Amino acid sequence: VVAEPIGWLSDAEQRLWRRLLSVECRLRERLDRELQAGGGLTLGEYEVLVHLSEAPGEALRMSELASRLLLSRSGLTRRVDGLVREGLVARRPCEDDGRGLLAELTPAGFSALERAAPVHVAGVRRYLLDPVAGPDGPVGLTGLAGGLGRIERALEED
Amino acid sequence: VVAEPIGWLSDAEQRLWRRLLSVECRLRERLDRELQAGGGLTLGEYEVLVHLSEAPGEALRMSELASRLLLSRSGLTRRVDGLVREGLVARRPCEDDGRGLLAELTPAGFSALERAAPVHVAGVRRYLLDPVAGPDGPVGLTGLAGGLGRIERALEED
DNA sequence: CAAGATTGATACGTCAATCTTC
DNA sequence: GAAGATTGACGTATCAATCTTG
Repeated sequence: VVAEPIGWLSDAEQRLWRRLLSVECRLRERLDRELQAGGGLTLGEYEVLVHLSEAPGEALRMSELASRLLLSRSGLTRRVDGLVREGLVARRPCEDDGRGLLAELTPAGFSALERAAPVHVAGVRRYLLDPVAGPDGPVGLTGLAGGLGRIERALEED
Repeated sequence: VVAEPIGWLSDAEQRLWRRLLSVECRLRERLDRELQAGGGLTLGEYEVLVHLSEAPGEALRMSELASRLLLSRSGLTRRVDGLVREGLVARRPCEDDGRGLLAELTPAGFSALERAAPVHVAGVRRYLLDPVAGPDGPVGLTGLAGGLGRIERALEED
């Protein structure tokens, strides 16, 4: 290994960093387009529906939903606004806390999710899971998951 | 391994997919903030300067730069507008093609890059390279790079 | 006053249309 | 006419300020 000047990245290091950005960007773009074409939903909208469908009562507090989606509160408010307009989500006051609101999956929202899910899942398999599991055994799968996990921990240690 | 209903993802599969999105998002966010605090540049602006600094003559065609940055042409026009206003980049007509424009790094742009680079590089090392290289040997590094490479190929095969 | 949610102002990206040059 | 670059219209995110309730 050739030493690099302090404060700069080697070619290999720079490639890894850029590849992480570019892969995530292209993958998200691809899945977003396929989902819009096949299911009529944005990837962002789809993710709201998925999280609601996984929650008890198919409803979540706005705040909680925002943090699960890595979205600001105002960002979620606006995303949910759109879904409410389309009738896929409904807002309902929170029983035990008058300040809170629940976002709730409507029957139409559940139908939209059922229609979109196969499209999304096929994309995730095709572009992420299958290639990473690979023909040479699932080496890539644990490698990828492990690497991402280490980064996650480093970010959380702050 | 437990079989999953056709058209859905297992927990582990879903975790991998979500982890990829979340790690990229949080990492980009962190590096963007550190760069703005320490270097006065957006991560997006920084990336323009880096690519220009690597190019022969420290200049690139708008079109070429856009594709390297995974940005639309109009998106790049606007990003460069900002950098021109700040005096970090200049536009220059293209010698051999009257339609083309070159974005060129100015001396002020080079200085800004020199000031910002150590901040950025430290962040990439701290949150990406060091954790992934790990204390248990660089297993994670090749694993991560390999996994990302496989996804890249799958996306390019269309 | 602190926390949950929304709104206004703003930043930054895309697509479609346009202008200029090949 | 096709390609390079820009512009206009728009979508969608953030931050700071606001309103409501605990």
